[in-house]
Amino acid sequence: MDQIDRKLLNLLQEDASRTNADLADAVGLSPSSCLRRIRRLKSTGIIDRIVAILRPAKAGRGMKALVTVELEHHGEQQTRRFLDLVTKEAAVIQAYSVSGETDVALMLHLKDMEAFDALCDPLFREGSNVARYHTMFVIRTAKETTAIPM
Amino acid sequence: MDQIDRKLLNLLQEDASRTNADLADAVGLSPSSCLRRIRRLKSTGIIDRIVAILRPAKAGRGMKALVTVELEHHGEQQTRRFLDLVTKEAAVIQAYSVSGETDVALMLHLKDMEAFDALCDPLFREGSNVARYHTMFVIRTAKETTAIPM
DNA sequence: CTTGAAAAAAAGTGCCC
DNA sequence: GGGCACTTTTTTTCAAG
Repeated sequence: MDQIDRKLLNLLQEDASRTNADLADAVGLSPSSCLRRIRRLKSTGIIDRIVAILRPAKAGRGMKALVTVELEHHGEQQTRRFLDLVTKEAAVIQAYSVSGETDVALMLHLKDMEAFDALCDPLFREGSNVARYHTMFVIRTAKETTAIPM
Repeated sequence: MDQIDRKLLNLLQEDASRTNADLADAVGLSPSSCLRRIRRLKSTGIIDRIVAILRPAKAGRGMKALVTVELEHHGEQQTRRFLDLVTKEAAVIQAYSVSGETDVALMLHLKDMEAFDALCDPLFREGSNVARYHTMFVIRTAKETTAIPM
């Protein structure tokens, strides 16, 4: 993991559709060496995957909400059950168990308020172990990156 | 935007390194038709970009924190100034202005607690317009996807 | 153990139907 | 949407530092 590897990771996190020849040129390496490095970065697992990122607005998910959840029963078993429940929902993009008063934090990508309403029923209804939940609707997205600068 | 386009988008959101021939086969189309569709999806803008996703733990960012911020002055101008400030920080992966008591919500990807400490100074110090902030450290990541199922 | 050049294989591209 | 010839890119091979 040297300077060149880090530069490759930065470039690939910006745009993974660049050709190997381009990347090689950008870091000043021959295509074959460059390819070997990228393969190694993939096999090492530091590169997890190559994916297409959609524009939420154009994919019919223009609405985002951040939900913090306080559970009724905080046990390991019961926290896991709730996480399993939320994880299955397509609208749940991120789900974390967190420290503090809040037990679980969720990021939701939704079509509209109706979709939010429909999602609340299965997740937060009686019997799903939720004591309280608090919703913050996203007004403006100032930054939303997948890149970790190296 | 028909059933085939949606399937292509789902496949590409899972793994964008698949070859066009593979994708064509998966949706039951000829490679040339398939390529035409993918080009259209890119030019339409529904596919925003193709990126490499790193494993945070292996990239030296094993720690995550969700921070909610209440500003002192809630004006448009002053909110924007704070967002501009946080947006510049590499550790800030997501930054939103949100509804409710909280004005801004941040997702941080950090190396360790020391990095968190170092980040708090520039962001939340006197004069940066922050009245209160509340940090939730991520204990477990139950789900963290970039995919919007179509 | 890593690099670079060139050949071979595979994939992407554009034009035609 | 499909088929085919053409171009580009990726991948392997192999010799050299």
